[in-house]
Amino acid sequence: MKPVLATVAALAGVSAPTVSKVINGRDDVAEATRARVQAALVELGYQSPMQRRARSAGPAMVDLVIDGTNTSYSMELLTGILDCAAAEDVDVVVGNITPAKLHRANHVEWAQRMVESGRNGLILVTSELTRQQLEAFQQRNISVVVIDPLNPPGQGYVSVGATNWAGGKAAAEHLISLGHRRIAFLGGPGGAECSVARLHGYLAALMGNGIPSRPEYILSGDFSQAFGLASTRELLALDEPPTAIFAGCDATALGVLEEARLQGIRVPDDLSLVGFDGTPLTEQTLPRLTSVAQPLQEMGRAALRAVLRLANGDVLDSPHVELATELVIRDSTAPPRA
Amino acid sequence: MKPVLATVAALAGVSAPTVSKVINGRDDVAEATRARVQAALVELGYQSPMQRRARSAGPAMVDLVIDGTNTSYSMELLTGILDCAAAEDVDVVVGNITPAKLHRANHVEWAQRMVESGRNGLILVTSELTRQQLEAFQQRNISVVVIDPLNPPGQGYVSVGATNWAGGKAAAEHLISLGHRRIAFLGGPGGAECSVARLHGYLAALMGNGIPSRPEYILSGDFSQAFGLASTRELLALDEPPTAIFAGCDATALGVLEEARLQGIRVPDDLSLVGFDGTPLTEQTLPRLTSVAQPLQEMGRAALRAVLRLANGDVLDSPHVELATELVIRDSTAPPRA
DNA sequence: CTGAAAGCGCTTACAG
DNA sequence: CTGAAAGCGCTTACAG
Repeated sequence: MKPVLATVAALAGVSAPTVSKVINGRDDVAEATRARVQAALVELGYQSPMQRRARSAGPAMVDLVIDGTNTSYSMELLTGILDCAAAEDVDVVVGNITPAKLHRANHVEWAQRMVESGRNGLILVTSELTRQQLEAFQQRNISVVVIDPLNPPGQGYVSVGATNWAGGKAAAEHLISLGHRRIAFLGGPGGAECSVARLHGYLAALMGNGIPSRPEYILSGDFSQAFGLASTRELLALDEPPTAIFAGCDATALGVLEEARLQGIRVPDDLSLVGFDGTPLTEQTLPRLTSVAQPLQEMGRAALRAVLRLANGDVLDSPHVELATELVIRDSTAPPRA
Repeated sequence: MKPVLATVAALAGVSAPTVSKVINGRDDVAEATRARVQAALVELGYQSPMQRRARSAGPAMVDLVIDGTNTSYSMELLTGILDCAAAEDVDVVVGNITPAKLHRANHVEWAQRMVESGRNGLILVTSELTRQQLEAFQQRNISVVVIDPLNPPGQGYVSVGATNWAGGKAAAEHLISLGHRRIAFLGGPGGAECSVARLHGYLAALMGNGIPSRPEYILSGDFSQAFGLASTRELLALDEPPTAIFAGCDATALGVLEEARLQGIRVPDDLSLVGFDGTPLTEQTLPRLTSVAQPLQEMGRAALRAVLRLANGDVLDSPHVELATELVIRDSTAPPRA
């Protein structure tokens, strides 16, 4: 029934020791033979005793690569993932590989180690993988799901995100409907797909309402509070400062709030502000922050469920899922002063 | 060199199959024999192939049981633990077992599963273990460290905490030195050792300054924001309301702040407030919150390091470590109104 | 309850 | 480069 070394050897037309060598990455195997054995391993779904044990004797294990220091955003995702993990009896493994290590890592070795440790899948948060790196995991039957991928989806991997474009559009339309025409956007890094989508949602709202966009109102940063602070100073020094700011994330919005307070500018009376993420932060600021909420916990749950389904050999409905964002209006937005 | 089944069998004076049965928890072994084998297993530090593999082929694996929804407190601990994990190349496993499941779990089975999955240690956050439960882990060479244990330390397990008594004393002394005499304390559950220590630090400060403690000023809750809100309403309705409140944690302090705002009571002008934990929250409230900071990240790091040292067979300097708390004075405390 | 014997699955050492 | 043979460590089935 279950494939063992001998089964694979028979299918590949070699001896058991040869299969053993391939599995253990020895180099005294001819390339052609190695390829044949690899194919047989994948076809039969061979698992080492370690993996078999891990799958039968214990819960599934999924590795998670997340930047723990990233405040509320990470925390909310993590809460959703752990919530789902507890319900599904799955072990989530963190630590060891950080996003910073990710780029330095040799993905083939890493994937190999995951197999040896009996891991079933991998969840990456805001990371990018090359096609080669992805293949290192796929060839070893390790399913990969990316949350908020930095590069566009559809590169052959499964990803979970939010409707960033729609969220950006909703934020800008809310401000426009209040009467604002001079609206700034504080985005994330230019390479971050989620931030680009928010920017284009914002641009779409402007365009749809016949408002020309101004380059000096569109700034790119790093999703930090410091960026919100610095860019607000910059924006308020313009000859025609904006009457509203749409911050690409709540942390940046916090920086805007701080700089406004320093300059004695009242929010929302003198300046309207919309954040993005909808983290618990939004309820604790004064004024409470109007923000486009991402269903972060749901995204975490969805990612874990997707990984488990992939690991189970199921076919997903779609390789990329976007969960709905929702504009939550609180106290930081008002009509512009006449 | 390394102990295998046969080594253990020889030491225990039995055959290899018998040792195998003991390891696998079969019940067709005489109690006396089982005990002899167990002793030999522990003495030789026997590890299953799974464990040997996990230790040699990959990073150490440590299970972490933490309540992920517990906001900033958990997040800070987690950050410290993951930080240390990345540096030490350790895998931290979360999910699966939640604090709620912990009490329902059969510890012998759980410990067994940990051994089979090659886990080296276990970190528990604010949990309690009975001696029997602890033994289930120790007998299987799984090291256990508890952060902020609910029951008093010294029960044979290793724990990491903060100087809660000193922190409670410092908070109350700060308020007393500002001139306050009517100081309330909003504590955690009566069974929580850390909260009891804070209460007694507070009482020591009162006593040291010749201020009698009043039972109606001392309330017990659940470390929640809701508790801060409700008990502040209660305290302010007294004939002689307190002029200062020492909240047992920052979340509770947030509730105090909220209720004060609802009643139009200004902090710190009309009411002084000190929190406990020193989470990032304290910088985001208005006014910023004076709080006794716990070195939560350091505590997380210390716990992981202790687990690794135990797993490595090292002897610790002390079974319980308390890291220093520090009173951080911000804007929520002032002299009482004359 | 215990252990000699057989077996399982993988790996190693080495002859060709 | 490949595989027959021997070996390793653990487990199972069963006789006593």
